[in-house]
Amino acid sequence: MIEPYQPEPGQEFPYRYTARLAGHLELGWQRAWKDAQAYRVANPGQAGFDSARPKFYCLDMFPYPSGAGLHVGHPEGYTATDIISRYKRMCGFNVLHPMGWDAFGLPAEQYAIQTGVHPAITTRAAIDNFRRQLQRFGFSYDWSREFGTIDEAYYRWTQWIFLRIYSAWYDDRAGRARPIAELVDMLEQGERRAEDDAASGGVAWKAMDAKQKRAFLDSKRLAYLGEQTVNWCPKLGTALANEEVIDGRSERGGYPVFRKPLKQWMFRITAYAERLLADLALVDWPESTRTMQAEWIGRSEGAEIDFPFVDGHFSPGQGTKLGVAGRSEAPSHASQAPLASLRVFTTRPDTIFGATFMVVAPEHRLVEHVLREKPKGMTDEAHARLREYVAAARNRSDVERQESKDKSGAALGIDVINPATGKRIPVWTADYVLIGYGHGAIMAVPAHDERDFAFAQANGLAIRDVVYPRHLAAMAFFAREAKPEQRVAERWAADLADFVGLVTSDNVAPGAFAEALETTRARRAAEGGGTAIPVDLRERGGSDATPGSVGERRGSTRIVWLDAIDDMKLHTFSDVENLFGNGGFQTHQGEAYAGQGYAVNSASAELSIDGMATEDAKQAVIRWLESSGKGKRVVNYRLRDWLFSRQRYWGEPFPLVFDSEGNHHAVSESALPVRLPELADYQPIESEDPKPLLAKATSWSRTTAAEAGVAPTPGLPALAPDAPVTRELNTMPGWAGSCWYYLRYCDPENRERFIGAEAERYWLGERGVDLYVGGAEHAVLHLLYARFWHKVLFDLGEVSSREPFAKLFHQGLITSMAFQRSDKSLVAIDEVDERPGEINADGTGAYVERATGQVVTQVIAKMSKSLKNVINPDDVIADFGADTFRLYEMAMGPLEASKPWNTRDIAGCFRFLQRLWRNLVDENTGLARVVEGQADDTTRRLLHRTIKGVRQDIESLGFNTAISKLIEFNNHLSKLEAVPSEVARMLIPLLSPFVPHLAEELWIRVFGPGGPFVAHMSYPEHREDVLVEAQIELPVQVQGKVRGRIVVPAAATPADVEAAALSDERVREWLAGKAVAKVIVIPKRMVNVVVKDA
RNA sequence: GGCCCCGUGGCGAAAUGGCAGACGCAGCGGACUUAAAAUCCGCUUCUCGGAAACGGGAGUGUGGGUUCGAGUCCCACCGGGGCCACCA
Repeated sequence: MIEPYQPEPGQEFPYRYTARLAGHLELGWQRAWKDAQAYRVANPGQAGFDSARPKFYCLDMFPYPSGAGLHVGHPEGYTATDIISRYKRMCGFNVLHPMGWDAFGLPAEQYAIQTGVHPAITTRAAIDNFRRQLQRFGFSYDWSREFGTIDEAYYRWTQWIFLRIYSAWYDDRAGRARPIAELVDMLEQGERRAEDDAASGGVAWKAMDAKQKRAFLDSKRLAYLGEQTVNWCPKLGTALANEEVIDGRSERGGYPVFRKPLKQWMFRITAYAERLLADLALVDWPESTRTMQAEWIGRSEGAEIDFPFVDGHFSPGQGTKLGVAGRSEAPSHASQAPLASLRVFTTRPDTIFGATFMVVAPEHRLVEHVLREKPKGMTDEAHARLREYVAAARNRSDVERQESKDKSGAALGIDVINPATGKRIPVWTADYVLIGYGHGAIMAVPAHDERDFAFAQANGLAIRDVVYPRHLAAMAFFAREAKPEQRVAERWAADLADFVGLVTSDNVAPGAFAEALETTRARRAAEGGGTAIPVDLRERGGSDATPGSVGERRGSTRIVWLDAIDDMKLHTFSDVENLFGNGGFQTHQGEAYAGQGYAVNSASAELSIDGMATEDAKQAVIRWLESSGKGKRVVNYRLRDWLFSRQRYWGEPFPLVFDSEGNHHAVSESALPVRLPELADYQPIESEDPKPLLAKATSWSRTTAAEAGVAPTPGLPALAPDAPVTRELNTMPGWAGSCWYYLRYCDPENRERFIGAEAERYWLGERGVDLYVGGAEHAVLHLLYARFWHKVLFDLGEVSSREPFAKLFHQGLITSMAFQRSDKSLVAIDEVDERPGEINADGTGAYVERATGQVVTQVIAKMSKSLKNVINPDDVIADFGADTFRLYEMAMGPLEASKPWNTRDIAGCFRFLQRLWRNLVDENTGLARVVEGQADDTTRRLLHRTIKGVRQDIESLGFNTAISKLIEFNNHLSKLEAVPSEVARMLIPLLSPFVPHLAEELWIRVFGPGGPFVAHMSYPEHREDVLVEAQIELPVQVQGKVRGRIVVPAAATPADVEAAALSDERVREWLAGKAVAKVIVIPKRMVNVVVKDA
């Protein structure tokens, strides 16, 4: 039981709602909820489970428990989900609202390096502190489901899921992942032919020896050991995933990242690229996040084209460490095969006639080959230059690469044949071509690509125009069709005259162009006229969407109508103006033209696309490539396979071992978890040739097949029990644990499975988590990775939803105040004095820097230690209590908006709760001030309107407006002599999701103890009939301005309302001497009287 | 550089295309008080007229457009923020 509150002696209002009283009652109710397990929710099949209730799974992004404790950003999202959870619970849902700890990761390990304290110890301490802080907020988590990703009982299942992914392959025909055992079966049965697969090197399954079979299967796995160029961070001593590199620096710590060929565990996430993209349509997520993911996946359509070498084949030979970063292809036989041609990806196959040279990435294996064997005809000097360039490029960090986008490079001394023109073109290498995208090689079309243009200029390479720009085509059309001397403003006439000259000059193939125009116009005519484009060439601002006649006048705007050529997107004067640029129109002379247009200079004996529009030209080239075997249509993705291994300590060990021949083997399920061994020290092994930290744990890593519990690979001979094996020494990245924690909450105690099937079906269902709230900083990283794991688990039949998170919401960043000097430098808040009396007319002068007396202005800044503007939640709770804290963070503004913390504003929320308390409780005696009885009609109507509005606002996560409505209602109550019990009975539960402690306390003070928790009551529902008003007041506008008000029966017909409006005295004054053109009546809204033009 | 989002009082912010500024902070005036704090009541976009009641005009970054009616929809520009950034 709660100890009764003991007021401090001598206080004027001993039972006023003060921070002390709030703190007392909050701790009391938290204890009462805990003792009663008020927020525990049962699973299907467990005692207390109510199958009649619908479910609601409301999830927070679990925190990384840092030593610094909670900051004010955490409770923002957590309060929002708590309000929703409490609301849904009171609406009769079984609510799953859990909390846990994302506890593996770099910061704890970095701290351990400094202090020598084991990360487990510091992490456990941080978790205890976080838990204490969160519980102080009164969040309604089911703490019985709490776990950390570092718990062995948890990470054994993280390892288990890894093994499921490792033991699966992606069946392109079926479009889903399947167990690799099924692949083996199909190969054995002859349902699939290994020799059809590039990874087999053309060898049939039956013809393979055990080693070949193993290599083939390993190359098909969804988790594979890939040797490729990765992001290597020497400072952190680990490789990083693509997503963890931001602006060439590590996401954690901001250290420079280099590219390095390394053998690492990769996840074949690229196999899911299309589904990860398409299924974004299934989820209710912020548009910005869906866009970010879509852009990260980066789908582009184009063609793969082979450019044959002039001097025949190149064999890369043995011993190279440089693999081609083939996406989704494990480098195996493929990278060793001789090269007959240079393969590129392009999104602009229509520009192939303009490809005047090739560029490959410095990491491309062709470069390695040339460095080893100088091509015929290449001078020693050129060879040395190449060697120098490649060495320099390798030593450049990604930051350096990005800082100078200079177009340096070196020739390889090799030529290829442009298959379209049949001409020899040289191959160069330059680091503006990225090894990780496409094939790490491009056909360079300098006339129509800015980067290629810059490179060609810097290195004196040929430039050939093959696209006639669309805007010039448009101008030609105007010149010919629109009779400029009549219809075009004078300032354009000279430009157009020049332009007409240009189209007839030799360099732009006028015949082909004219033909293209004719084709387009003929097609448009055949399609029934086409789109007319209105252009106002005389006055600014002309715009209209409906066709009219030439030279029509509409209002003050003169419109000139012209038939359009295809898809020019000219809608306004400004669009046309932009075509010309500012000082006359631009041509593609002097810069690359990367836009669309019409093909020119693009004909050979085999293929001619002259005059075709870009889209048509692309298709024509692809058709020709495919029919002649020189290339094919492909879809390419920016997304790369996910680098999953880290050379660090504080992470999940891989459940894998290597035999003496270097083959990897899975650890069987029964041998899980593979425990993280103790280490004597956590100092990274600094080296250019990276070694994982676990290499220090030699007695752990060296073991036997039997001891490690090695599982046999389907279709292959098992290892002997006493065979010596070495454990995988890498650990999993911090993302591993967060990829599936939302699943474990559903069934955290399960020892048999990672999640019980029944619990999974009940809590996740077909749409997954109902509401997921967390920061936008995870828009690609965690949210993409978790989707990938979920989809694999879905394919393997382990979960029933395609997507893990049905609805996602990002809470905004909470910022803080700081002060800015006139030179824009920032001043810490404790170095500034406020002078309220000295405000200037322009609002400045209120704040002065103490040291200098300089006037400073208040600005919004991120919270940072140096600005002394970090807010500690513990302090705020001590000053105002948790309910006020919760209320303030929700009242600050829209949940999704970034908002500045303003300590002064908290008092407003605190005063609201004080007034609320005072309306229901006598401040002197602590006894209820509520009178038994009914409310008056006005109060009742307001109550029900408030209930309706608050419910709607909660549903749409509009907590700030919900709180405003509650304040308004409370302000109304303040005017009453006493609050009727009818009101209190509904108001208190209505408040409960926002200020749960206060609601409980008010209830027992008003209605007495002994009943259920308010948190378990039904959420109030409004009655529509109460809201109906007999009379309503409507504003009456004349010409859109409010000129009067009328009171009419709510049921009045529009005709009645019109009559009332026109007979209103004020309205009649405004209408005096004017003829009414029409009257617009919007029922229950307003009336607008439109007067005829004078 | 590309894409996206946002510009409303002194401040945080409200407003299904329909009375702009709800609610809160700060400020001003009043009540209570010996006084202050606390509390309560009132005022508070700018501007013009008026002693006042009240009335007129302007007003949601700027310029245009659509509409009976625009903070809201469309176009362009300016400013701020976010994401991506040599992705062929």
